[in-house]
Amino acid sequence: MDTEAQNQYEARTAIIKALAHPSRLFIVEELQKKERSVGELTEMIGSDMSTVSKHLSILKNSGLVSCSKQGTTVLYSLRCPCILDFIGCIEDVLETNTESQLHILKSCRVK
Amino acid sequence: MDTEAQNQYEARTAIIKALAHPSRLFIVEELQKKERSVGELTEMIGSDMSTVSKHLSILKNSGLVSCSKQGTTVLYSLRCPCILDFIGCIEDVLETNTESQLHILKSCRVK
DNA sequence: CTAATATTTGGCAATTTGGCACAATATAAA
DNA sequence: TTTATATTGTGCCAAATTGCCAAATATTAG
Repeated sequence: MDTEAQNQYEARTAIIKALAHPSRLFIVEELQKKERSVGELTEMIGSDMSTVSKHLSILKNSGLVSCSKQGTTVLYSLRCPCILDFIGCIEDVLETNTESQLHILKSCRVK
Repeated sequence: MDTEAQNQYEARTAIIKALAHPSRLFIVEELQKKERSVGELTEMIGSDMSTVSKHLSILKNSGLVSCSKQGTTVLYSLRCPCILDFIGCIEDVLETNTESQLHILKSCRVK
């Protein structure tokens, strides 16, 4: 892997990393439904508002999310709707995992 | 977010985290083409074999990848082909990011 | 059995990440 | 201007991640 390829992988990884946290994944899925303020998301998630704000800034820096100010409140919205497909794939993997664990379990019972 | 929802988000996040590293993303894309041994991947990536082996075990634990032993060599292969869509989405985000940066750049020049 | 090859594991230091409390900023209302 | 509300930035600490080296394991060949 040369330096250029390395950079490309790092650029993509940065976006994936932004999604790789429970609160941030929740936020992305929630914003799929409708735009939300920091306060609303904070209440749904249940951690400190400064923490949620930080998560939002990570999502914003990655380009997954954008925001607009309405008075004192900041409304965040999803910038890229294709995340839907992505999450579908993750669920496929989870399902496959569960199936193979079931399979292993069954073969244990037989013995 | 109750505990159950929390667990679901963590389960999905675990899979996303597995993808959130340049070397691991490279491996997944490479395995899309054909199965590969640890040695082959190590040579392509250019880091220590123990490091690559650890990355592979993370991918395996997440369920994204599976392996089979052929003599002394271990062949890894991709378990879930839908990763293609996912990577497509990431590239869309990158493209959108670049476009808006260009836009900003242009508006700066005008001033 | 011994040697050689392929891979995994354990240990350790360096870096990064996550979350809280508190301070700082911004905007609107009184 | 003062106050209240919404959000962001800072400092700090605990926990997780990364990567290398050396040691352990497994498999085949001699």
